Amino acid sequence: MKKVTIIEDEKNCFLCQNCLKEWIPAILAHKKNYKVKKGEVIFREGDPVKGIFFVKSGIVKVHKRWGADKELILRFASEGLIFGHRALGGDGIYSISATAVQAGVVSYVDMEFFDATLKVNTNFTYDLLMFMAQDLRISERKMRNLAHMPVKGRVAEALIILKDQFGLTPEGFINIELSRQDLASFSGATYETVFRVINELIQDGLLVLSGKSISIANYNKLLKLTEDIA
Amino acid sequence: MKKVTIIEDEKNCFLCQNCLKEWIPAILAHKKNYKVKKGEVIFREGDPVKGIFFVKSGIVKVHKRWGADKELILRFASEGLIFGHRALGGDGIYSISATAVQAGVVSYVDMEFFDATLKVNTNFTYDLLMFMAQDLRISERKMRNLAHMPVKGRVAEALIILKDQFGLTPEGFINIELSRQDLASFSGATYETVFRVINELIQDGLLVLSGKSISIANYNKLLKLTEDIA
DNA sequence: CGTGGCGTTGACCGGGATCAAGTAGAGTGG
DNA sequence: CCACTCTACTTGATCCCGGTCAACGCCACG
Repeated sequence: MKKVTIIEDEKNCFLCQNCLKEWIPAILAHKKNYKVKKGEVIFREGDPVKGIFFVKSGIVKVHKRWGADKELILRFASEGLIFGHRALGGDGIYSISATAVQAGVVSYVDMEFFDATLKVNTNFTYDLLMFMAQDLRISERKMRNLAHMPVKGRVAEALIILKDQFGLTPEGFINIELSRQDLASFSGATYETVFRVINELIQDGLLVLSGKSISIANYNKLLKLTEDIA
Repeated sequence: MKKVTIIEDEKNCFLCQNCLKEWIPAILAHKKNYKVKKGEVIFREGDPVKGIFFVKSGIVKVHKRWGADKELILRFASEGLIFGHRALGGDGIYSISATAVQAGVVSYVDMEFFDATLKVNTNFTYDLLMFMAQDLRISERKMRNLAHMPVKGRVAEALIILKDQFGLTPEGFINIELSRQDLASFSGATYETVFRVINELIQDGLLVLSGKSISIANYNKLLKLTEDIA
């Protein structure tokens, strides 16, 4: 587990970034870093809540299961982002799971300390509130999409979200390695359907593939698929 | 517009309830009350954000449109609850609509004042944070349901939520008057489908109707429909 | 060389949306 | 008091999107 400097943390971590300068040393003293392997489960739905996490590096998917073999990916937490914060004020049980989709390091502070921080450090609480309001808007949009938007639009929107969050490689591909299964779970559809839809999008010239990597060839047309012009 | 006493507000209003005693007079001085008629639109998706609302009496639905004639009801705000708070830290445009489904009175504070309150009154900010974490958990459960749960389960869950939120009349019926259309939008399904599903549930002895009023005859079986036992 | 995971594709089918039409009340005007 | 309209409820017929199942190819890895 590599040692990190305060400066590095300030840059990367949602907690430090939004926190008063004077508090950062105290937080760093409490934060623990864990290395996570690709596919490693960080916590699971139903587990007792221990604390709050931040992504230092790598990518973490936040997901919710249905039955034995179905899941919905709610969001991806990338560098600097908080996750596990939905546990705040809950019943002490995680309502979602978190799994690394790309190896990295996650930071962790125990719930007690985090809660104390919230109560004292009002700046941070305020910023977290804004962040969660944003989360809520995204969730609600996604809810509506799941209820009314056809799969093609949902896949299009998923790709746009991924592009916005992870950016592009120098070659113009969406800068995340994601299994088709995960893309399907993120779109709220099945593996096979997403596969077919992606093929359609390629036929229509909106996407280009290179191996597993996806490139958006026609952003505007893709965006149009996510609209509700009836 | 009837005059309200401080005491009444303290009891009913999310803002006052979670606020420091010393702040309540200042808040009351800023709060405006509006009478709303059944079906009256309080604000609409796309409108510029003016402020934050609280339900003093009546019931307000928070909903999101799709195309010309489809919507998804995200939640109902009943007495004491806040709504419009998703606008916090956003782009200044409401991402959802709010409409009264039962006549009543809503309180309103302008965004500037509300924001100032948040920054100063840390207790309230903390409580609101907890409230929004709860909102988020509910949203995410609903997202998963829309993605994976069949309509029958969604209707069952919708009815359970309504029962929990609004309670029962002395006769044992869910204490809210809701059009089938609204129930459908809340379940994320069409009018006709919800109608058929309710009939099935009556056939199976899980529900009893009396006019438009719905009574849950077998709570445990209804609850079982919302589970994911594969 | 088998074996297991993932990608790929076709065939099938069923839940639920859509369309269409009929009924029942609740107001409204003559 | 009756006809008329309008909206909400009710129900059947049809259709199609997308989920399910099954099979095969491919490649990595033990």
